[in-house]
Amino acid sequence: MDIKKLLKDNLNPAQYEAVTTIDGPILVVAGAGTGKTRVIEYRVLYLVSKGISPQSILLLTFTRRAAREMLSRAARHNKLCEYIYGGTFHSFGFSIISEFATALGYKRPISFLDEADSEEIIYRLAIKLGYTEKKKRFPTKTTLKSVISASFNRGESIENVLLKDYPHFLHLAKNIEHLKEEYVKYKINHNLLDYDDLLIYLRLLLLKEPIRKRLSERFRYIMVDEFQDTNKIQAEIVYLLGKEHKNVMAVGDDAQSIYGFRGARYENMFEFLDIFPKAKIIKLEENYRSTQPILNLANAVIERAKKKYTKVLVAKREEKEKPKLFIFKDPQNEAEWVAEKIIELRNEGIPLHHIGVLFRSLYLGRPLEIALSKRLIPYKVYGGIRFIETAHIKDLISHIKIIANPLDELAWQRVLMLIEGIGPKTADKIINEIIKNGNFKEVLFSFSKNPRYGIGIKKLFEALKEASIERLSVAEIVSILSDYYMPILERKYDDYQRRASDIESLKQIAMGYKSIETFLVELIAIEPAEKSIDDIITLYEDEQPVILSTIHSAKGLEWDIVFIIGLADGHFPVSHNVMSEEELEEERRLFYVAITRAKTKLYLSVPHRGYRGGITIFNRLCRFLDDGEILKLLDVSEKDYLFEDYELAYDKEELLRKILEEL
DNA sequence: GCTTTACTAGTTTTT
DNA sequence: CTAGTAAAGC
Repeated sequence: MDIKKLLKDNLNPAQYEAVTTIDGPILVVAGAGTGKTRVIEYRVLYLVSKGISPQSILLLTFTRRAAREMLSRAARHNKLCEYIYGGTFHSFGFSIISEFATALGYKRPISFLDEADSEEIIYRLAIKLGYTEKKKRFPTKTTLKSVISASFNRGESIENVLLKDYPHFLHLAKNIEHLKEEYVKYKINHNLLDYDDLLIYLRLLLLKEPIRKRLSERFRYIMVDEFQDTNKIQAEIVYLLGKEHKNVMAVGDDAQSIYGFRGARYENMFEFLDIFPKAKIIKLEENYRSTQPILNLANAVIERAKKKYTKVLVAKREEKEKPKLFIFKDPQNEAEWVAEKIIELRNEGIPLHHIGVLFRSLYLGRPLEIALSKRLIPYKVYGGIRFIETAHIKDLISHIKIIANPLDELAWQRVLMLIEGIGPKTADKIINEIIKNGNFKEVLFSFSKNPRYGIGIKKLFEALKEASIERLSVAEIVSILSDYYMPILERKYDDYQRRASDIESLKQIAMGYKSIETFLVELIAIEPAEKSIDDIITLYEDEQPVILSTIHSAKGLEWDIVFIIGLADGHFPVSHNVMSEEELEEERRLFYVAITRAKTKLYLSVPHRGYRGGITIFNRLCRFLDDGEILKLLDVSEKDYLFEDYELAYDKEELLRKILEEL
């Protein structure tokens, strides 16, 4: 098949140029819906078709799902594309660090700390240092972790981070600075890595010339998607890798930068041109996704930003229907209406998975979840806590961690506290014994005589003994431990059946691993989510679900019909973020991202009444919409969607009879 | 008196 | 879901 013809048939001139320029740096400024995914997909294909080895191509994306999608689409034309390394900076960091662990002085296997683990360790160190004893308020463990993390990701001192994000803790700068040092020391001494380390250590490796040379020679063609949401370390990693060959393509859109809170800097887009002065700039402005009325709204919203963005999107699609704005009585009304509308659309023949409902924060989607469940409409929520961070999965993983490392204090803590009659004090006591003795079996056995919790300890003892028999497969270990955990799960959670199916998923994933250490590290560090977990948890086999998503998680996605709900000022933009101009601007870009997800129809809605802290408040429309000129771009209507006017379905006597009959 | 358990309020976005 | 607090249990 003639590759040039394939490209010509599928790409516009700007896209074609981006795809076929393979030597030297390029910056592709790609507005929403302008086909940047297509550019990456075909560029991958073009490189491979020119005989470039797939192993020398590196594709860095924002989520692993994005990489997988692009590569599998390219692979439809040429199988070789499957062998390209594609993933997030974090997963790339993970694989390089694993390869060079010894160069960093780390022993393999390395243990990996998830977010909660790192918070816990930091807080324990703070206690040890006596920082929490003072009468004055000390930050929570979440705050401590986020300050330390921000300091790494933004390359700023603790003092600067505090000044900007937590000025009321500024007086603690010295303490937290010290804590940061202690935390790093702790991780190095205990052979531990956290998420930030995946970037930090990758950069450190690249700062050693021989290693950098080797990696730079290996990855001769580098592509980075969503460049506007990379942070300082990530940009530096790209520059270091591309230093010699300069074959780097960065794709991004400064108007879609929405991860500032995580250290992302859209300035990286401009800095790219300083680092690579000869970079070719290609702008994609023809929008293939949305209709013109939808783009008119998107353009008007972003035009009112303080900072000027250069692109104006022009639609290729000509439909005339304006986006609609509905004002509802309260969030329940809003949810009921959206649910009914979704049914209506489904009856018109639109598949559910072509519909997306977006919101600023997860709680805004809750009423809709209820409304959809009531109507038995399958849905899936994007965003929120990850699979491995749900309580029941963390519980089971902690048991597995003990098998991998019998001296893992954090894991023991969690495991012991699950036993009835054991709280933090008793758990500490037992853990101290285990650390001192070194043989957990002996210790557990001695505690199994306690009248309060002895029986529970005995069961745990049996399960751990069985699971630590040599030569068991990972799947067998997981299975033994989950058999032990199941009764605990049932006792602890009302919705244990749903959670039990997650446990089954974990067993499935375990089957793919040969060593328990790799299983644990990969599960936590690079969560094989997109592949296995997402595919395994298919609750509704007959019908693809409608997607409910935070706007952040909707990045890069599109739907035929999009609802954006909860457009009340204070909820969106979030009230914390209206004080500083910088944060408010990011909220505006977030709204822009939400609007540009829609292909054909866009429904905006706001509940008039809301509740906060027990009192009813009346909402104002989201400030990005509350503007005469913008409202002109919308069809506005008020809906009082009530169910009170249903005919009386049961009278009191009948109701009583029915209920008793059911018993 | 020490520990565990039960309850309640408030909740931004995430690799 | 978790931090903080009140109540219950040994």
